[in-house]
Amino acid sequence: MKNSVSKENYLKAIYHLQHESGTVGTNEVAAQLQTSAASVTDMLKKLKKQKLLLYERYKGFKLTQEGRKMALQVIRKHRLWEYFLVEKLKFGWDEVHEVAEELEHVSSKKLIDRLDKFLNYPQTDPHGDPIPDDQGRINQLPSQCLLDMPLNKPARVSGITSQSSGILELLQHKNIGIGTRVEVRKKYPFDNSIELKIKNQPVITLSEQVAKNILVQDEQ
Amino acid sequence: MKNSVSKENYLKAIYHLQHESGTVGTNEVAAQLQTSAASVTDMLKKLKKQKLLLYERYKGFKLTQEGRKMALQVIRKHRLWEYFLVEKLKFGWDEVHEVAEELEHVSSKKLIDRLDKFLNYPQTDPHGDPIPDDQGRINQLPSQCLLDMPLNKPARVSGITSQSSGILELLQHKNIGIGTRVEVRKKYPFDNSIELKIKNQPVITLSEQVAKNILVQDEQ
DNA sequence: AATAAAATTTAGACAAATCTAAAAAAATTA
DNA sequence: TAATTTTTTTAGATTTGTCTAAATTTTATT
Ligand SMILES: [Mn+2]
Ligand SMILES: [Mn+2]
Ligand SMILES: [Mn+2]
Ligand SMILES: [Mn+2]
Repeated sequence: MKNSVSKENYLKAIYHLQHESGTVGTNEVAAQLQTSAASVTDMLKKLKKQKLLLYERYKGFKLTQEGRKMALQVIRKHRLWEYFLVEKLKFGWDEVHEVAEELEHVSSKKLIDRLDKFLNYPQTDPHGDPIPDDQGRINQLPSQCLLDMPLNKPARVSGITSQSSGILELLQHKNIGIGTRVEVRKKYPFDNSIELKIKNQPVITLSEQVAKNILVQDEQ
Repeated sequence: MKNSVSKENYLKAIYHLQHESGTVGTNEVAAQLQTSAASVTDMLKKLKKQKLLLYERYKGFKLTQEGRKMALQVIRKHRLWEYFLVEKLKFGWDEVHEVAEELEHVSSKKLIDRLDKFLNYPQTDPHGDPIPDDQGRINQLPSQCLLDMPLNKPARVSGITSQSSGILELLQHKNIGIGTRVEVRKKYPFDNSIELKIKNQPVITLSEQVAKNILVQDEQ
C-alpha cells in the first residue's frame, strides 16, 4: 500500500499542474521534476496500473479520486512540516521547501496527526498555502492578485505565487510576509508598478513582476 | 557525498554489532537487517569501495574512521527524533523506533542541529541511550546489568538492552522507565529471578529474561 | 493538404538493491 | 587429519527508476 518517494513526487507534481493550468502534459511534469519526458511516460504507465491516474497514450492524463487523495496527503505533510520548521525551529520561510521535500515522505500517519495537534492545527503554511485536513479537505478563502486590488482598500497578504528564493528574499527586506496588512495607494499604468502602504510603515514601490506574485484577501 | 537509505542502515547496523559483540559477521548483519547474506556481501563491497569499511573477503570487516563517523551521525539523528516524538508529540517510548527509523534518513544538517537546540540538547534518548553530539562524540556513564547489582544498593535505570515492544510494554505496566530509582532486594539462584524495590512502590518480581535487559547506574 | 515542428512514446541500456541457488572457504567435529 | 557443518561469496535474475536516441503521433504552419 505504501508508495515510493518517486511516486509521491509525481502525484504531487501532477496535482499542482492540474490545478494551475487545467490540462497536464508529459513535458510539463518532466520540467517540474527535472527529469526526462521518457521517464515521465514510464511512470505514467505505473500510476495508471495502480489506478491512481486516468491516462491514454498521447491523450493527456489526470489523477483519479484515489490519486488526488494521495497527492493531498503528501501536500498536507509538506505544509505541516514547513510550518513546524518556521514556527518551532526558526527556519526562514525561504529555507524550508527543500527540507520539507524530504520530510513529506515519512510515512507514519500517527506522526503527522500528532504533529498537526502539536502545532495547534494551523490553517496555512508559511507561504500562505492552505493545509489540507486529514481527509484531504482544503478550506481556501478567495484571494486575488495584488495588481487587481482597488485603491485604498485594506487587505491582508495571503500568499506568494512564486516560491523562488529571489522574491522571498526581496519581500523579507521590504517587510512583507504572510498576514501583512496592506493598501494599494497608486497604480502607474506606464509600467504597472504600484505604491503600497504597509501598516505602521512608509509607502513603498513594487514592480509589476513582484506585485503579480502577491495574493491578498479582503480585510474586515 | 550523500548516502542512500540502505547504506545508512548498513552502517548503523555494523556499528552496533561492532560495539556489542566485537567481531561482525555477514550473517549477523543479515539477521539484523532482515535480508539475505548474499545481499550483505554485495553491500560490503560497495562500502569498501567508498572507503567506509575495512573488508577482505572471508576475513571479516569493520568500519573505517569515516564509516564510524557516518554511522554516529545517523544514530544521532535517530535518537534526537525519538526524543522529539516522546517529549513533544507524546508518543509512548515503545512506539518511536519505527518512525525514527525513517526520520533518521532526512539529510539536512541544519535541521538536526536546530532540532537539537529546540529540544535543549538532550543527553539521552527515551531508551536511555546516549545521543552523540554533532562531532559524533558520546559521553557514556558506566552502567551495569541489573542482574549483577549487589543487594540493597540504590541505582537508577539507565537503559534497556532489548527494544522489542514486548519488554517495553511489560516495563511500562510495572512502572519501570529510564530514570526510575530501584534497589535489588533478593536474588533467587534457582531461576535467577529477582525481587526489586521501586521507590514509592511495593516490591515486585522480575524474571531473568527481563532483568538481564535492564541496565542501571550507581545512584549517589 | 502537405510539410514542419513539437510532444509523446518506444527501444534498449544502466545503476542500485535485492533475491535464490550453487560454489568456495573456514570452522568444527569425529 | 578427514569428514561434516557453517559461513561466506559468486553467478545469474529481478524490480524500480532512470537515461539517450530513435520512432510515432499530434499540432501548427505554410
Ligand atoms: Mn518530495
Ligand atoms: Mn509551502
Ligand atoms: Mn533507518
Ligand atoms: Mn532508542
